Amino acid sequence: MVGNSSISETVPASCCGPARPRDRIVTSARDLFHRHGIRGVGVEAIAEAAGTNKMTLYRHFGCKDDLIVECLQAVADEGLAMWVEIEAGHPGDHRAQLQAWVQQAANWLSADGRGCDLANAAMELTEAGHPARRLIEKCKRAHRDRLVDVCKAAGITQADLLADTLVLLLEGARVSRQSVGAEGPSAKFVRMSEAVIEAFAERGDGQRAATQD
Amino acid sequence: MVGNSSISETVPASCCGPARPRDRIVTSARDLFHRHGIRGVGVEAIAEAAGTNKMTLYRHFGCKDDLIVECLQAVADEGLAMWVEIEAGHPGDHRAQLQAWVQQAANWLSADGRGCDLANAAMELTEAGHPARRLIEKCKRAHRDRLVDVCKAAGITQADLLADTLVLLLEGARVSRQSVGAEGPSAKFVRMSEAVIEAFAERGDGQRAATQD
DNA sequence: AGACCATGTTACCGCTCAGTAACAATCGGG
DNA sequence: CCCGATTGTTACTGAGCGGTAACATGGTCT
Repeated sequence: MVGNSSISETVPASCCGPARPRDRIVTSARDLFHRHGIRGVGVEAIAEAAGTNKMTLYRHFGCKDDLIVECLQAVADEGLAMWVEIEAGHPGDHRAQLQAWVQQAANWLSADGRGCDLANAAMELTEAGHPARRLIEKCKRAHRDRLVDVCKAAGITQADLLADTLVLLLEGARVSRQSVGAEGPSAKFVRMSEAVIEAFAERGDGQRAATQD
Repeated sequence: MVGNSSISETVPASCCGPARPRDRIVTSARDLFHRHGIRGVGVEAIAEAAGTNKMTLYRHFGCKDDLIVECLQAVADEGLAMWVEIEAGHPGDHRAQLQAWVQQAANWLSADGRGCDLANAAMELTEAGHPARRLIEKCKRAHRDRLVDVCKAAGITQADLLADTLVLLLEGARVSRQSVGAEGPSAKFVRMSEAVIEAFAERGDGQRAATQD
């Protein structure tokens, strides 16, 4: 458990002015949950990292679970924003969008060794009907469906299978990195993903049977 | 956190005789850790589930961390035993051993939705130098190396890449199952794995370029 | 029988947790 | 300038945690 003392401040006092306490709390909570796990962080530590106190936290979030849901929702929103960015960066070129997704996934992998917040939360929140579980499932499903759409739009016939394969490779890479580090199997994620995409494109792409860019 | 009351007994009183308390404690601890997470189970609950008490637990394990390490070691041992079983089941036929590994992985997937205890522990035990982390890393690395050996023995040239791909697919399937359930991408794990093995065998197998069993 | 050792029982310690009450300070808008 | 809403401060509750002390019980071997 993270003690109340000597927590590396999420909001380093110098810049804790602009945002309202509520936003700072979510920001700090996300950071601490990510680094130490949800069950490894107490609300007091969150409030302190946000430059505020427990009372203010409980005025904005009725209980810790509500704060957890809000944090995970923020993660989900960033996931949606990623898709918007990818589409904006490669309008119409769905094959390039796929490659951009792989690149974005690689960025997540190289960011740190703490895996996906949603997957981690699904592991930690073992209570059957926890409100966060629905959100996690919906978000993961949406991400997968979106990837299917891009694969379909890229002309891949077995779009479902390719998308599911890429999802498992990414999910596996993020969890593997937590166990054996960045030099383990996850180091080859990009190579694997591009090879799989290539294999599916060769097999089931009508209009570009021989080209490969 | 799991309360002290109403825990479904791991050792249902009717059969809590034979094994010594120490073994019952490890068995119960593994089960509870698996189902509720390490941080979600208190030592009192473990002792109660094992049909004994906290004092006896602490006489065998100096602290909770020691018990955690022992439990993870037991998981690692079972992993080794799996390899022995696979080799014994298909002596000399390394391609069949690969298929047996896929089948065993599928069994893990269908067992329950709680993922790999080692990977879960790596997620929960965020403390940098926790004694369990070395064990987890060593075991995961050994599993991967063993898979590489089988791939090599099966005549696959890019054995490293195939083994790493299979590792990521399995790791991803187990974590995905926790988020979106058994009907998600993890449902296609066997199909994906066999397809990947096939692809690597076709590409880099000298003596059986056309056969496919 | 006696000694020993593993186990059971109860009570306790200090700590942290999630969550609350009561009151003081601050700050922006009329 | 003053009112009301937001925030800060302190102290507290009840519970669970990991871990320990002291003592009672039971079996086992000599």
